[in-house]
Amino acid sequence: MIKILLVEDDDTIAFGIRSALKRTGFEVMSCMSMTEGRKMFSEDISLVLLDLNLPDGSGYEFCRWVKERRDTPIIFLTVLDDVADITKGLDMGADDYITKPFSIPVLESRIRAVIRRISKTEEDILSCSTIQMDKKRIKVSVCKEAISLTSLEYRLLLILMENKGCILPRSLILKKLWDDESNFVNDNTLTVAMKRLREKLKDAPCIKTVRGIGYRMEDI
Amino acid sequence: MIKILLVEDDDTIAFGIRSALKRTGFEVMSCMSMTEGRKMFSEDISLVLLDLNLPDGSGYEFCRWVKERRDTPIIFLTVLDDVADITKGLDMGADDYITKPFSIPVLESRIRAVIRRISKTEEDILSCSTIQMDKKRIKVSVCKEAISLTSLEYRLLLILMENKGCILPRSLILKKLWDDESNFVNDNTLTVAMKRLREKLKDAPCIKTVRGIGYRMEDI
DNA sequence: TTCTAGTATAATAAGAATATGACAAGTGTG
DNA sequence: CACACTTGTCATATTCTTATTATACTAGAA
Repeated sequence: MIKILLVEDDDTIAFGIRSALKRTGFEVMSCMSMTEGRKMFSEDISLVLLDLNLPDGSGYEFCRWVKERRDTPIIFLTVLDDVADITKGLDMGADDYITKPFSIPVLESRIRAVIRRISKTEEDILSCSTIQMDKKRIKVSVCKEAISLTSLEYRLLLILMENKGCILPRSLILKKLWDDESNFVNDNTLTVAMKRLREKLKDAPCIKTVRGIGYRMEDI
Repeated sequence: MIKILLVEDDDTIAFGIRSALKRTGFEVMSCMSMTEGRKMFSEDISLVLLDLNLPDGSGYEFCRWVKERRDTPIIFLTVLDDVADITKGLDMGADDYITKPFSIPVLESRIRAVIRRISKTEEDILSCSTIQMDKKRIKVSVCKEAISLTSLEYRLLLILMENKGCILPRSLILKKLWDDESNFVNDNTLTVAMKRLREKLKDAPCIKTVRGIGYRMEDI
């Protein structure tokens, strides 16, 4: 099931999109402000439909916020046909935009196009030696035995597995996990989180420490 | 250099796009029909800009022809604002489309967005004889076998490989690696670091000592 | 050849980076 | 409220990089 997050403050438009997309078979979560959007955003959202004008800030802001965290595709919904605005949005990492008013078939077509682009590279089940991660179900198993991870542990593991083979600098992980524009956590917090994750993974030797840089996940 | 293939039969439009994109720094090959397009298409083309109405067939046909061969991204240029047409193009695998008339900044922005999407998966790899260095993953391999370097060793190798062929004076390397505006290290520290790096590179003879000056990295 | 500055090597030690264990604050649940 | 659970922080232990020291080697000049 493809989950779509709709951030749109116009109730009528939101309702129309929501019902049409649900009929087509998408799962739609919708909200009316950036603040709510931040709360509702999660890893299992496949795509964000984003209004440019939000009551509590510009859609650009939300776009940046999302792209700093994940590479979730974003389609802007905008009444502005302004060249500068469209350019800005796309350069910021948005994947597409649609000018209101638009027809539902066009919207759906665009959504499919964007989804297709990412689904080419994306895999729902990540694995690394004995560790398997089902992104859809948010489930992790070690040696085919399910283990239960906390939210933090899951997100940490996800970052590692999605970048299997790469060294992830501590600073990058810290940013991805804790940079809520306010929260500075102790540098050691990551170390502790990593220790806890490793424990739950039964100290499988996949997560290597790269002293002075960060961590790397690798097969065997 | 990013190569773009433009298939557009309207001379005026083609000229405008060509000159604008060239100014921006793209390499543009252009042609006016599908037949020519097929001849000019090759692997090193990063993106196709494709008019919907071609003298010898519909752009859709060319789109399908391309997608059957490679996954080169395609952006449609179209005067039609027709819902059905847009939908058809995107569902056929096109990556984006722009409705004429469009402004050059918008076009460039779209191009960049599409390019960015594919270049994400591309890697920048430095290599010198059997040594390969993946800057993105912070990974080094010798004879296709991964080796693990410490932070210092990695930075040292990076300096050498980024200046392959040049003699790097000891003083310069010292400065680059240790000049924290405070820290002066023993001159021999570099020598020792170099020895350890060479060891890990299995004493591949790429790093030459230039007595009295410094070191040079070179192929074979 | 001999001498010497420049470089290599080996071994050691200092200290930074990371791991660990324990505790506390916060949250949600019955 | 008691309880379980998550997560951040502190204090301490451990590990590993890397700077240094001491010594050996080497190329090139005299």
